[in-house]
Amino acid sequence: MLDGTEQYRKGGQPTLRDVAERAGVSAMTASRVLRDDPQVLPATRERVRAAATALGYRPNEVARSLRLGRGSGLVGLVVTNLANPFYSRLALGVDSVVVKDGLKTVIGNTGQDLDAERDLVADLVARRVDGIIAVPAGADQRHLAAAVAEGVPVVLASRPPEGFAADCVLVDDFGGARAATARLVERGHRRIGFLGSPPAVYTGTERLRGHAAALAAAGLAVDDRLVRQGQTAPDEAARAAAGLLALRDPPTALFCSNNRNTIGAFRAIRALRARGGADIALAGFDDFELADALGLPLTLVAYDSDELGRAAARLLTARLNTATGPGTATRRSPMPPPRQIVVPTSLVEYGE
Amino acid sequence: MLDGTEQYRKGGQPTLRDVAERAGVSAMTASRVLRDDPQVLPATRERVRAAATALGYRPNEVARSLRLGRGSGLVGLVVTNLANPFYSRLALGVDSVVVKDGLKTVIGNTGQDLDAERDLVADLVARRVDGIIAVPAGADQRHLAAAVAEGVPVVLASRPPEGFAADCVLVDDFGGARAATARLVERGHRRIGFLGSPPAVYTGTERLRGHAAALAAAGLAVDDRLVRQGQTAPDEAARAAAGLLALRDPPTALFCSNNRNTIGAFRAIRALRARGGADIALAGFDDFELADALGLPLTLVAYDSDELGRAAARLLTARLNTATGPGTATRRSPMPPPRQIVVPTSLVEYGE
DNA sequence: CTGTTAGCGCTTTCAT
DNA sequence: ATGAAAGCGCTAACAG
Repeated sequence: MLDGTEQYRKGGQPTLRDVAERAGVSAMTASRVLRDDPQVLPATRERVRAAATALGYRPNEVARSLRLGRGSGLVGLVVTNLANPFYSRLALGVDSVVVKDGLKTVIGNTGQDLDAERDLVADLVARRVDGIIAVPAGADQRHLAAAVAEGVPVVLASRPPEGFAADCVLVDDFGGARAATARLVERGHRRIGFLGSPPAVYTGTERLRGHAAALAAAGLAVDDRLVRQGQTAPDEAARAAAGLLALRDPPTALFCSNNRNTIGAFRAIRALRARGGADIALAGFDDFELADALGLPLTLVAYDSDELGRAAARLLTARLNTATGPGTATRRSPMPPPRQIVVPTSLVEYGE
Repeated sequence: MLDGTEQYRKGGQPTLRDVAERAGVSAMTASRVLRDDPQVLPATRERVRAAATALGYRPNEVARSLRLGRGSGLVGLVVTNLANPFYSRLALGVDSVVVKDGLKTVIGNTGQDLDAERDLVADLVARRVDGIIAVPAGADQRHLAAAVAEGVPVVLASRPPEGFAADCVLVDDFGGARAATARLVERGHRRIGFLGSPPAVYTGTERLRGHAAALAAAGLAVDDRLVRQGQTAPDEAARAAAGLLALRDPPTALFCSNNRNTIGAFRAIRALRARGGADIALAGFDDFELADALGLPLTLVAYDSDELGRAAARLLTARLNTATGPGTATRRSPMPPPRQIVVPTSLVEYGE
């Protein structure tokens, strides 16, 4: 049973010891060679290298990170819906930056479920991720605060931390929304409807604030009957928009706080137009593919969502490089103060 | 230095031993309690539980999986471009299934770079992922074959394995493309252009085959001058389409092998129409959001891309449950034969 | 330059 | 019902 082929113990992948034995050295020396430690005789080095390739050896990163006391080399990404292009671009941006530090991104899709988000974060912490980048679904962020307390750096994207200190990357929600609504006002609109996400979503309320500010600047007030919050999918948004357009005194323009609502509103407007109804102006937050092809003038608040992810990842890696090892910073240095980055927006006009 | 507060050794997260000490038991007992081993006195159990919550203890999954000899509880997902909705939906489908088995998804975005893909797969293997779901960018799949040889189950999505045995989930590329082209033929088109991905991409050539089959069934031959392969982004596709439409004897219809090409072709057709040119019929593989809103009749080959991911994940988890532990199956049982699943397609018509 | 010892945090024996 | 010892695969820290 214990014959020469014991290198395939368990039929699994070869270990460092297998390599060492085959090369006739100690595990330590093999380890040194494979990590390019210079303190090894060239001849030995070659032997070890040969043994490693012959066996198809791959260092076990799990054992490695356990020994090194570091995290797992993973960054947890917590989002509500990866199918939304906004989140998938964010994910791409995050990943593109963290890979450069030898880290990988673990996706956590919560589907708007707060309990799922809580469990997810707990699990990521248990997995010893090096950090978490999150776009929390709701206003309750205690689970994220807990992660920070346990020494896992958290960076928030597109929402600010609530009740704890953390880095964050925001979009200029207020400014973008104000600019878009101002544009509608410039064009003579006085009754402008608002369609947005549930009030618990930070960006939604912030964009509503910007919308209101633009109205106020023009001496107009927000008419509550023209505000519909709570739609997260295009079909809900279409119904909400249709509701506004069916009012006795309907708005002449709509501003939507995100791409889901804009697309829904577009459908409602097009349907109305098809029935010979009035032309309704449309503006919205978030640029999206084919926005130029809808056959309707459209004003969109654009920003670089890849950059949002990249910036978040940069904040995270910066923090990781400041404080090596979980929890180190909480004791050694007083942990650098949280940083906040705001990604600018611009207005894009798409023609008929 | 070694005073009573040693439970915060390293200032990191508390360990099992910290919990055990606080509860006045051995690490072993603590471990048992936390894994719900019944063999523990209720009183002890309570004490341990209390200590754990007091300390905010979280089992270290890294140490756990090292000890258990299992993988890391991660599934690697290898795709070329997460920003493409096709891939992000796939990712979502994969994740939705694997989380149910307590696994998480690690994303690996290769950006079409073959070397990056090779490195990525090697890294995933080193991280001891429990399995890999991949949509390889090119025809060379030796790195995936190597992963399989090392005992890491691989499932291919949307391309079949080339030169090794693995589970895979395919779309009915041939049938879908044939049906779409047949539809164009039915409508009287005789000169139909083809726009597709680089020839190295399996789906592209398979869809071209389906296209050709439909032409052949109508007694038509593929005119090589009407075939443009190699476009991966909409703007490249738009140029390629414009090229076809500018021929002396231009096609009267275009069939595109994926959503990027369809969108590019749409732009070219719209531009031509805006200049008073002929109306060109358009068909394409992949459904996409707003396809109904382009103001052009459009025939699309639709399929459930979430389901593609879910099916791939199901194949993977099935295999993981068959063979617990890396490499086990290669010895114990002869490893169940690879399975192949084909996701059906349907034709969708979008009106003017 | 190379090897030995020890231990990361956890769990599987095998005692008690 | 509980504990002691050993070890998963790897690598710092010290020998030699």
